[in-house]
Amino acid sequence: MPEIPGEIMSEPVVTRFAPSPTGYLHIGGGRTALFNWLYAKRHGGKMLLRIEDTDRERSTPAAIEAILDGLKWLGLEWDGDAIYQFARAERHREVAKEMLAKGCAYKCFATPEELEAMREKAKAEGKPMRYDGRWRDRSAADIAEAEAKGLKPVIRLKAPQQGETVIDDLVQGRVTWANENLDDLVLLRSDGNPTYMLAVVVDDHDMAVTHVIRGDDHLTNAARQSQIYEAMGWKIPAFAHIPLIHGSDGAKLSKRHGALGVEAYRAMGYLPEALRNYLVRLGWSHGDQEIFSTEEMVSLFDLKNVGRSPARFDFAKLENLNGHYMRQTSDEALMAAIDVLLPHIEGGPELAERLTPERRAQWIKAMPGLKERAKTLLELVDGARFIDAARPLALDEKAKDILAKGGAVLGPLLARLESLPEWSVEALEGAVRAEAEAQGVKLGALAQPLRAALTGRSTSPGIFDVFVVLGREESLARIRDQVS
RNA sequence: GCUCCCAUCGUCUAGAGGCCUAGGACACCCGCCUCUCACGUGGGUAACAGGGGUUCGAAUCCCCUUGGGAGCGCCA
Repeated sequence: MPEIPGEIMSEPVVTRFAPSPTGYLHIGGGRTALFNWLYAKRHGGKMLLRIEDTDRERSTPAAIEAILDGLKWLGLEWDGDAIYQFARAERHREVAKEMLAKGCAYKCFATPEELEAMREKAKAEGKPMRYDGRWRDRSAADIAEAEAKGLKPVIRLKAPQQGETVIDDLVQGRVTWANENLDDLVLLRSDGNPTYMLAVVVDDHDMAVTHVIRGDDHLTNAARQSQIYEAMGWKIPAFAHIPLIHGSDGAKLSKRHGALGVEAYRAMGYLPEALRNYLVRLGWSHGDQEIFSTEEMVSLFDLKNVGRSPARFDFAKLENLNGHYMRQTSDEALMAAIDVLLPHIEGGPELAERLTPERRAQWIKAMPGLKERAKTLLELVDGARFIDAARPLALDEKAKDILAKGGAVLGPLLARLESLPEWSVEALEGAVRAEAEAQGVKLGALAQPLRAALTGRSTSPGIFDVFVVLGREESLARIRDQVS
């Protein structure tokens, strides 16, 4: 366990990621999970996973699956089994009853209409919209009377009315609320089910969570939750509210600008390590360093260097980072990443079927030239299309143009190549250069028509590499197709 | 409306009173390299939201304004 100066290591660090399965794992959730994971790893602790599925209407098994799948793809494995919040409802009820018994909670029979009227009134008076506490100090007789009428109460927290509630947030600093602005929140609904506010506190306590790292949108919840901890006499965990991620236009993240499930990033051809690196730099920094291996992130990550202002999602930077990681990845590993990707993209399964051992060998051989020209795996796959393109090749517009203008050089070139004793980059380059010299033209005047003939395009990896990847027979055949 | 949070290049950020003529990265522009496109490499454009303080000195501390964001449910 690493020694952390200034921190007491008597208690093992426990963080948790607590998504609600009402949709996919979006990019902001992914970053929250990453920060929790890094913090836990950094301190030799654990990151737990809790599925907040108490909203039975909106929670779906498919969403749960998508979240687990997304986390695994991102490489953020949690410790132990995932905990399902709904399964713990009985314990939440118990705690609510206990609070009732202790006198720090009370039954409230206010109707939805009454509540609505309170909000209207508060709005009209320019006051905070809050419950007015009308059942807070009712007599036992009043309560008995309401119950006799068959009314079902909610249980509300008897929150402090004076003083302030303070949290020392590890990211946002000290945040203070006047208690008069906080009302008596509902702990247990009239149908006997716990509210989120209660469930979170009980679960975090029972799970021995020491650090609650979550989105900034929960900052105000922290005040109310700390009141529940106080009421129960439980130790309040450290809070760290990290700023939200916005879209490229500064507005709330929508599907248009990146609020996609992480599986969408997989389908767009991003590498999980690149996404992790991109995400960790959104909000967190370590001086001027931009590139972090996972090991470096783990050893360097801290909450102190997480910024307090929201960040915008920028695809251009993600792409750049992804390109960087692709270039650093071995040819074999990239091939493996493509294998993972193919089932998730259009036309991928068909392509996978065509990947015979021979084809794979060609891909691997082409990989060095391919990977430095691609920013995503999708581009990599696209760049490799020439490998198994069917003859005669379909030419794109630019390739057609090149051949129309300079295709005449191919005839004499073909003769020279056909008599080449050895099919290597060196031999091919020597031959083509010699031919260029013989024709009194620059190398480019021959390379471009060759590229068009061999790949059907105007851009490709180095032309001599293309020759070698394709092999003698296929290369010569493709050139002949264009000569005749 | 009320409460809370935030504010450095287009974007991500460094900066914790003098080291700042505000640094790095992405993007963009101009070169070099070169068989194309990339990669690599050299250079360039570009920011402390505004106004008041505090201080010998402020991007850094305080206040106000403005601008963003979040929350205000018997949703999570």
